[in-house]
Amino acid sequence: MLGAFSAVTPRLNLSQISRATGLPVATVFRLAGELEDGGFLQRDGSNFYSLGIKLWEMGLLTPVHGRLREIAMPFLLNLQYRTRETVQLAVLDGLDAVYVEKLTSEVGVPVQSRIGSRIPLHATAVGQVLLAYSDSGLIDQVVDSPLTKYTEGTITSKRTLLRELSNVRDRGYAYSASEYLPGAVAIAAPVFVGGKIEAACGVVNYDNRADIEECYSSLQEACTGFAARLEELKKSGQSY
Amino acid sequence: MLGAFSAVTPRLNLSQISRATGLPVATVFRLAGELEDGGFLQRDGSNFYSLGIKLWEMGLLTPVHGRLREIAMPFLLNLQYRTRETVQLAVLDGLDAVYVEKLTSEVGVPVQSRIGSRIPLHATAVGQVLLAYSDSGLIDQVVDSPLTKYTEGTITSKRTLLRELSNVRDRGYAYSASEYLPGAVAIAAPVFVGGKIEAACGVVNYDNRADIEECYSSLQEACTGFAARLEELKKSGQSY
DNA sequence: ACTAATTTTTTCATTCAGTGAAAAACTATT
DNA sequence: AATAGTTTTTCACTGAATGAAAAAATTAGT
Repeated sequence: MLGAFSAVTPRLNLSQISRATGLPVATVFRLAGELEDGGFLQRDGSNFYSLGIKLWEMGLLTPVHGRLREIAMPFLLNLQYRTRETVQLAVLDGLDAVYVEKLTSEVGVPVQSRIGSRIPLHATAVGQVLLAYSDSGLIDQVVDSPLTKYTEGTITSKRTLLRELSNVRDRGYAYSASEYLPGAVAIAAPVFVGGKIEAACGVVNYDNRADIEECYSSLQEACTGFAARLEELKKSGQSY
Repeated sequence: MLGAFSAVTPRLNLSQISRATGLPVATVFRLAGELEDGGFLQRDGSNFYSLGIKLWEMGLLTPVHGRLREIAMPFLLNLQYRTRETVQLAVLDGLDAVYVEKLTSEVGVPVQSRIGSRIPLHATAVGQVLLAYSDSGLIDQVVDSPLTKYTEGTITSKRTLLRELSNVRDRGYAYSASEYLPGAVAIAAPVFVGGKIEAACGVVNYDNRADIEECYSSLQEACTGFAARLEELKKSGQSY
């Protein structure tokens, strides 16, 4: 039932939930009441339900938030401060990259990709970084899967992608221009903990600012700072 | 079972969950498996469970995130950029203020209060703002409840608190010095939507920087900008 | 103002899905 | 090698969840 709620349908009434889930209204009614009592759903003035504050609170206890985003935040903030570009943090989950945090100081730019969205590994700077330093098993799986073409610049051939991943490893960072969104130019670098890649950090500009690579030193600094902090907390057992 | 996880115990194994909940291990085992399949729990290498990524994703669909924090973010970021102090966003929930967002650029300062924490209405700048502009019913309820004394500066008398709330309304913002945490000096201002207070925005310094009030114009700007954006989205029906 | 359509709420007999005791299979620890 | 603390598997039993049906309330249409 909670699964009926999504980014496009964040508010639903009983019959909508019933239709979405296929459950009889009577059942939905009873369950919705129970979930509301538990704080998993909340009902506004006009009999519409949204996901409740309890879910938000639980989400904050998740490793992806408590262990990553929370620790990363000061570094991301300083990176944003220095570059004034959009800054992003992503992790690998399954065969996708997932945005854990995204900081933009521009108001109301049509949100291309919000926190929690899943983005392809082959067509974004953060994705390529995450992939480049992953197990060869995963790399094989991705390069052999159909590589969706999002723009003219998207890499869709296995050979080219493998070469690009190798470039990334040589350079130490990924550079991507309009491979996913036209006009989006980005660089991204890896965050290593215990020799394994844990996350990727990126800087994006949406106005074809080709000199985005000038942000590299700041990005680099953010990544190593963040990685060092993670190592530190890992050793001290503070972090989980 | 999900309730067994908390900020202090974000990782638990089967028997710990069993002990925490009082459920027999066999039951916990089965349920944990189901929850893991649904993405509500995740198991790391050594049979420890944490809350799963699905909960995080659902938390992001919650109004407190999607409707407030997401829209507020650029304004908070600019405020942080200008002041370089800790910036915070809080809402009223029940008889507490809850931090929805908190931005610090300092690395590793012992986290006094993280996102999601509940803080008293009478002893913090954001709390006082939220309270000052609430229904008189709520104000009565709070001023008549026992006012916990956190520091030497905490307001604990009904009379003083009512006077302070009136000051807040006159000034248009709250000023609080070491009322909750010694050394923490803060100002906070309201965010109004449709004439009703929706959130409070604050700037805090933890080193007794008495001139925090100089941040007021920036804070004011952030609040009105945020409020205007909320109104705008409300009218266009974009926001929920 | 009246009717129709939709949605919310209550009730309750039925049934089947979840429960947890018990025992087995692991995994450390000394 | 013995012990204590875990994680799994199995299964007979039962009570708690289910959803059809009907009533009440709300909304929409003419």
